Amino acid sequence: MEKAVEKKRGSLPVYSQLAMIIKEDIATGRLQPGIRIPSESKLAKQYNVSLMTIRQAIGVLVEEGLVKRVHGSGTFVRRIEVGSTTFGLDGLHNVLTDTNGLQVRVLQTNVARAGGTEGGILELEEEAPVILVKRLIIHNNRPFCLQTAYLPFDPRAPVVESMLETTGLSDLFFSKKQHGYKKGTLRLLPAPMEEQEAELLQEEGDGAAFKLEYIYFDFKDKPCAYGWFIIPHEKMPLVSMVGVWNE
Amino acid sequence: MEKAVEKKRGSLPVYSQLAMIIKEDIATGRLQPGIRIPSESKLAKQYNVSLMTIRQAIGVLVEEGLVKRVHGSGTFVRRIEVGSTTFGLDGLHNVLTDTNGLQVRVLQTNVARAGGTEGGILELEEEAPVILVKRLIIHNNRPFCLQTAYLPFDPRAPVVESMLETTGLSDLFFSKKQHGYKKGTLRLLPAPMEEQEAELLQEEGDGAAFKLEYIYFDFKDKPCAYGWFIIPHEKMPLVSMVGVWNE
DNA sequence: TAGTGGTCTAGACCACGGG
DNA sequence: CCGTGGTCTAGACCACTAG
Repeated sequence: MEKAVEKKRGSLPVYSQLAMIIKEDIATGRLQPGIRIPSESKLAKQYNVSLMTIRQAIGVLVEEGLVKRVHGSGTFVRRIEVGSTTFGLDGLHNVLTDTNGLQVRVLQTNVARAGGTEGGILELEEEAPVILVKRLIIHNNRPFCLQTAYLPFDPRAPVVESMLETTGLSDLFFSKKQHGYKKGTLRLLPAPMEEQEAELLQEEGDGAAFKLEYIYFDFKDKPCAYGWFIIPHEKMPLVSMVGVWNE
Repeated sequence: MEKAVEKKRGSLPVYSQLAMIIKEDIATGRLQPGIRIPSESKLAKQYNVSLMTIRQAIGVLVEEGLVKRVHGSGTFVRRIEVGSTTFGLDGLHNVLTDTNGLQVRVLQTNVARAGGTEGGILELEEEAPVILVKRLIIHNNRPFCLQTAYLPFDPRAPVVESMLETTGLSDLFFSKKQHGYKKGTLRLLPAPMEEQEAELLQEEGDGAAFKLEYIYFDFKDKPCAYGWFIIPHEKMPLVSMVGVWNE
């Protein structure tokens, strides 16, 4: 064996080729889960490349979850396990950033007195005014998801109108003028859809949906946006592929 | 400003310090979302470090989702968006690898004729025999989740018994002797708990749960494990923090 | 064409793990 | 102690983007 790497211009980067070679060794079982792969210095000599290059190659495999580096001990082929998986919200991201196919219909908007839940999260005093907005997000002329949003009401900054009027926007929390947020927390929950919600979303499925809850903070660490999305799961498949695919 | 980095032994790595410095600039708004941060070569000169070191520092920020590199153009501070988030199954992983607190109670096991669903997924012929196992996974003496598993039945390899007897195991699909899998797909779904399930799990909540469906493939790309976990969402909080936390 | 990030080298020393 | 991965340097050239 001992395949060689090409260093021609136009070919894939060397580190990338090396990553594929090692990946192939894992896929075929030449390198089995749990065992230690050759050390970086050995691999560097073997393939006649620099150490940094081999490190970068192995870095690719680490990111893909195929191997695990252990300082002072070695690099090991990982066993595939259920728990070591991540799910990304790519589907949601694609929809929310697709300015062409996106429409927003405001279902409800008003200034209310903060209840216990939203008041607590937004760190408001009791009975403080909050803006409540409910919107239906439509993608390619089909209902996609529902949003409920709470914002502290600041009479000096009437963001209400821009919220109301927007029918297509890149950021679904505030208006486009906002700088953004410093940080936030997101929570994913299973949530049975209520009748009214299912109707709005024109859902006929099993009524199971995801609830994506968010709290966002401004640059002064003040919570300034709280709310959630209700998304039928068919609209946002959460799939993750692990191990070696299409070597 | 222009903080200096320490290169003493025992202090944090330089790249790590640099990452924190830049992160701080983002947190305070000195570097605002959307704008370009100074080029790598400029930063290298500014902080009197090597280019590779600055690259590593920025690499940290890229992994954390704070900045985005654009080849030939620059590195930009990212705006926080709902869609660009990932959720990890750390909670589940911790439980399933906690050999001390883990118990498994087999609820049902038998060899059956493959139905349409599992037969199709496992690529079996009609009416081919499959092993069906239902188990209750218990953690720290409390019911944690339910597993349903389908395996192709191979009379030459009687894995049934090892499956049956295991009361604590690192890999919840097969016995410990197995090498592992080459690849797999996982799907996360919202699923209302059925009455019987809620009872087994001693759940009194809203009855909303996650369903984690898996299909695993051996090194010959044959599907060899299909099944799912039913996990009450309180047992597996899916939370993600984005942006700059605890600078 | 100038400036950016992307790849790569051939060294060096440090920090950790296990025998 | 030795071998491992982790950090770091001071260069080099390539590939891409934008003015």
